[in-house]
Amino acid sequence: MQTLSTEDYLKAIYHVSQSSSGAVATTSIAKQIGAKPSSVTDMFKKLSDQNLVKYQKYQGVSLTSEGIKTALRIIRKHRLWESFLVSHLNFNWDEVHQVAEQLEHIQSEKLTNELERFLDYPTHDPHGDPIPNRALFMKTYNKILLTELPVNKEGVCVGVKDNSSDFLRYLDRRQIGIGTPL
Amino acid sequence: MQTLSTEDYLKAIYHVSQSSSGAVATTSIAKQIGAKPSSVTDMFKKLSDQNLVKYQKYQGVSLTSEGIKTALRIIRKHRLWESFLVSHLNFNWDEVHQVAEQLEHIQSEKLTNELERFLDYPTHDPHGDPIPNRALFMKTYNKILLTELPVNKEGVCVGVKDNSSDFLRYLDRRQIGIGTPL
DNA sequence: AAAAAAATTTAGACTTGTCTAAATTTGTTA
DNA sequence: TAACAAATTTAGACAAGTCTAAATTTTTTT
Repeated sequence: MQTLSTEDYLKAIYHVSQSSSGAVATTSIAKQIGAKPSSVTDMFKKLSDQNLVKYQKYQGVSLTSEGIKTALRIIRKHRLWESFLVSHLNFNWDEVHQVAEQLEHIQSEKLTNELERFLDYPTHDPHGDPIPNRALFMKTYNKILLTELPVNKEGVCVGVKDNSSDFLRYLDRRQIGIGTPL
Repeated sequence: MQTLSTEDYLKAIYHVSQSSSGAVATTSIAKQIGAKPSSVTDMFKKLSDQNLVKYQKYQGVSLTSEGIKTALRIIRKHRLWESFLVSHLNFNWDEVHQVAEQLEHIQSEKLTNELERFLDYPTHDPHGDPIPNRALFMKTYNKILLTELPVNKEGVCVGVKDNSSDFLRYLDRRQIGIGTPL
């Protein structure tokens, strides 16, 4: 059983490790979490004691398979809740994140699985990010940045990299959403 | 902004004060929360500093109007979530409590109000307890215990006093639910 | 109303997660 | 490769919430 804080760290480590290769540095997690590097070091030790990360002094961390599973369980909940908020509770896709950050920590397998069923087993959240299924498996497909799409070549918007409210509202004004052909 | 712990205490004080008169004793909250009386004393002081309770040494506490409002906001969320779990996520009325204890702490006015709308402004939760509306007002009606209902007199089951899973499952077997004429 | 019992509070300690400041290690550059 | 810069860790402190054990107050009993 994890605390709120350890869950936040595992999720942060997962996300940082996705967007870079090799071990995850103390400083990058400090930035992500909004804590001082010394606090991050302390937490790395605790996570290591629980076998959720592999940690070597001065060398950063990497998630163990148990750590990955825990991170994916949180991400699964986060994205399911975001989907629910948008599809049934009139939230805009730029409003959901803050609330989902809280809801992702609710502990109840039944709740998560029933929510998934209620939403009819969605595969992607409102930002186009894939939702891990019950077995924590998710499909990722080839994505390129719009700036790298050759002129006159076609594509479909499947997600956004920048989740700031400002940018998401800009896309709304331009009527660009998930699934929009470009 | 309250912490998880202060919210739990305010809710406990509210409930105990409903089922008895006068100030709420340290020990009764200790039992309700599952903490030692000395811990409760500490928390009473903190709540008093925030003007959420009136506290006099050795004399117990009573909620201030601000304390009552905070408690009702939590109870509102708790009962809305219980309703949602039963009506849309296939939970039984004896399973909801534990999960609602977590969900009641989620901080988002929009979430609470949209959930209420989505459920079509329910007035009572699955146990028959009234749900405070947005203005924190709730209707309570005359209730008597079934053991006090005169023989041959009719009534309608509007709620249960004992929320233990065992008792709730017993009622299910007897096909007794909210609204059942007795 | 004095003694005994029960309830409550105080004092001091512990845990978790955080911080600052200082020390250490790693990496980078000249 | 020596010196500097950047990253990381250690040491010691703090706040929140809890605990145990001892002291105090209130309540009950005789």
